[in-house]
Amino acid sequence: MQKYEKFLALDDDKKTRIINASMQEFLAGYKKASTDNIVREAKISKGALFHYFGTKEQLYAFLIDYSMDIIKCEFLDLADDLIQSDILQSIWQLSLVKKELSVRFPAIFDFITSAYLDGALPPSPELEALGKIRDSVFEGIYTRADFSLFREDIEPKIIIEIISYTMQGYVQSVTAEAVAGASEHHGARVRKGYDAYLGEFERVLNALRLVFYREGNR
Amino acid sequence: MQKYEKFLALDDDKKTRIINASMQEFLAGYKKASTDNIVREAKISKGALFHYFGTKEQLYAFLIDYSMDIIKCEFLDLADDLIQSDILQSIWQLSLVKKELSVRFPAIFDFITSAYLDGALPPSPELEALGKIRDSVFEGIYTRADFSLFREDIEPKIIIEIISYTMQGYVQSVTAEAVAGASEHHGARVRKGYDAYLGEFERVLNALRLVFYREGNR
DNA sequence: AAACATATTGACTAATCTAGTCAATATGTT
DNA sequence: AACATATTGACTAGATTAGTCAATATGTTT
Repeated sequence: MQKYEKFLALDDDKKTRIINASMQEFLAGYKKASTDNIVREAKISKGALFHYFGTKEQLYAFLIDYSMDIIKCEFLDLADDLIQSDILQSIWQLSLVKKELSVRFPAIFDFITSAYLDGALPPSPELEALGKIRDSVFEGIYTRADFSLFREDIEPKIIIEIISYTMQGYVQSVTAEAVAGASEHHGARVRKGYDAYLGEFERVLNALRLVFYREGNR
Repeated sequence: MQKYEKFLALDDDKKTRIINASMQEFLAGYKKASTDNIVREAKISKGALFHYFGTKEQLYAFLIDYSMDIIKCEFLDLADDLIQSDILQSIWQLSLVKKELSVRFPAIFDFITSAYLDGALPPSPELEALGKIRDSVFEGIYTRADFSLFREDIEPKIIIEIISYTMQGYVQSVTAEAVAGASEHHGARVRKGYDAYLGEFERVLNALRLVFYREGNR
């Protein structure tokens, strides 16, 4: 990626500002994104942006590459290590990782999704691969899941779906909480607090274990 | 709403085309929405749109009003009648209603959310009320829910959360399926099919009943 | 300190896009 | 045929666009 060496040589704070401002702006679609808005939000000059990236299209392409790399390295690959036979633990671990990523790059998952759907740029093989990769993570979880932990009178598929949806819902809450907390200037607003979620989640986890696992495996 | 009589006098097909094209375009935010894109998508002339609505701002205001009315009349009020003591049935009924609405106006819920977050227009009391209304629906469900149906060794709050998230996840799948199915020209694409979801959902519903309800109430 | 190299700025531009207009046409009604 | 209304799309003045570039700031080497 020596093409973007000028940008990559910047200090982390500036890089993050530019990346987040750009991702946020590109959520509206490639065409509707305005470089003027990006530089205003990132607090850099117009000239600087084009000095780093050359064109708007190259900036967009960079963001896609960069997001894919990050998601791949810091989410998917990491996920691979985390997967255990206990599906509840696996999905929860995955959720925490996703939350961490969303604190650093609040729009990264939305950006990749939007880029995937946009089609303003010729579909890159990398983008195409995303859908399959995401599936493969869950496939990894499921194929390694130890179904014998589950009770027998409900189809494993159903159990997994209920667990997945519940986790998914929780992750959304926790992520929203974490993102809000990270960008917050600690006004008097009333919020639930991240730790409260963690505690509550543990009780949810216990409930799921209680109702879906066999007696001996709870 | 006599202000928009010219528009309201149109035949349903044209009205729907204009509403859906507009909602879709306004998803990007009030400023970024282009009336040129709207008329192109809705297949009407530029002049016609401004004949109906006067200005872009009035179109936006109309859409907010109209969406709120529809959601209120065809979702929230209807929901009020559907609510039973059996929370599983309540949430599922609600989901079906939401799905029906999403078939007619695929972007209506996203549009209202985006309008709520946008802040391009002065915050109308109606928009402000939305958040509370939405909460009140679920409040209605929960306050009327018969907790005595549940098993005693898990907090009702946890049970309700798991059920809610599961339903929510399923509604999302079903809605996506219904929207895709409605706009589909029946190519050779492989899809799960709406009925398959219904059948699968019934099994999920049974599973939830089995694990969360007391023995006598299953 | 002087000379050089590179990073950053923001005013500037030509091209495009914007909301909104309006004379012309189409459609329907009496 | 005379009138009323619905609809069109070319048109405009002003805003926004991606991208440029001379000028300035910052840092490094001699």
